[in-house]
Amino acid sequence: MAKTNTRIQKKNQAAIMDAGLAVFSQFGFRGSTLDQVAEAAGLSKPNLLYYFRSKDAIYTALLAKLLENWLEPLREINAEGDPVQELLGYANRKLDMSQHYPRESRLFANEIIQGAPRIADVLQGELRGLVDEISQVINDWVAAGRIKSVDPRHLIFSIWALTQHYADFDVQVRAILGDVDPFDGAQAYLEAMLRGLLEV
Amino acid sequence: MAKTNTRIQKKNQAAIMDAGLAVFSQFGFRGSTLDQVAEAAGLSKPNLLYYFRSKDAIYTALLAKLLENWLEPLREINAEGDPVQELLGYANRKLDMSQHYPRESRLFANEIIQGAPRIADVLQGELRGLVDEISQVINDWVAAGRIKSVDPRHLIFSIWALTQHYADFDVQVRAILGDVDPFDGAQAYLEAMLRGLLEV
DNA sequence: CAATAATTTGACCAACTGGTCAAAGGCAGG
DNA sequence: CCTGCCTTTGACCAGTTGGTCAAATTATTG
Repeated sequence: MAKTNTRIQKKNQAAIMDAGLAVFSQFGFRGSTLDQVAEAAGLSKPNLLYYFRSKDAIYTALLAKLLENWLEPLREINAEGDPVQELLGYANRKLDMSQHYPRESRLFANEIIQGAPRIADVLQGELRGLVDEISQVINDWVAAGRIKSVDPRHLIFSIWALTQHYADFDVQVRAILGDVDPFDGAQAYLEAMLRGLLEV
Repeated sequence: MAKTNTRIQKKNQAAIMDAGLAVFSQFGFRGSTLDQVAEAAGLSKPNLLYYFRSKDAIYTALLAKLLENWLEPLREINAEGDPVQELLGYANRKLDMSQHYPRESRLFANEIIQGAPRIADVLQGELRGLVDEISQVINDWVAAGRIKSVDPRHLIFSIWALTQHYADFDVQVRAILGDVDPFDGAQAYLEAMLRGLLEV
């Protein structure tokens, strides 16, 4: 019922989402134009608006899809596992996302920098709730003496900041590293940083 | 000669720069309008264009002014000082900037995320040169056994990422922390992180 | 293959955008 | 108080923007 049917619809909607991701992630919502998105999708503007009723609808759909995947890695942290391994695993998953989905990272960054007008409720609701849960787990690990004492929320911030930095500030990172691949060194550095901070 | 004279000029130019900073840092260059800037500056649009010849001129002036201050803290790292203290000091200076000049941080972030079209040369030139110098200093510290072995460039990235995160992702940080002031915990966390990573 | 539904498009529109300009208003020194 | 310069503004313009619509084109199905 609610399912979108024809294959041509699926194809074009996917093309629009991909084009929208490319354009919005670079210029932000207000800085992007429907003509840009339409051209990137290989459609005429009216045709694009046949599939999405407005510019806002494309952007909102992109954000919604993004948020699904964005919160996922956090949920995979296992309270029963080895603390350092669990946190390293999380950091690596985030780093992989920065490497393989940098546009998603930049789309998110653009939205947050501009005050997160459309996802403030998600941040204060679902995201905050998730972080509260994981923070409790981390606090338990600290209390059990399995990792050094650390503020769990700032620990999470630092993983976010560092991993997303490689996607969001890609052009700066590459300007400084030259031909060296950023993600090789990043993985090793991230692990050393977390081990130094956490291992008892 | 080249000096801008009257006090009313100084006042209005300052007002425009401040307004431009507020607007551009939130919406990016393309997402901002001259009307927004004019209103924030308390001037009419033609009056604003009496002081700056174009939208681009305001933005470029802001970026130029920003870059001056942006590279400064890096230059203050002293090769003769105590390694850990020097790096902690640098991190604290950057954190102070995030706390007291978040708009500048967001302006910079917007520019970089969007591919740094206007400052790519600065990144590849002045910034890269500076980072190369500091990296040499850090490598020497490592070689002398004064800090643990670490990739200097990724170390610098991590300081940038973490400190700027508190400015650029302010709304997310506050959504998660609630009433807790981010910068209290941030300072302590940053220090613990760097000590764990660096101290032999 | 006809008829119906889905898709695509050219032409168009009102609102907004960056920017111009001539004229008016304000302010200093003589 | 008057002359000349600095400042401010209302009216305006051409290009862009998000969005509409009727008509044309292309699938799909009985």
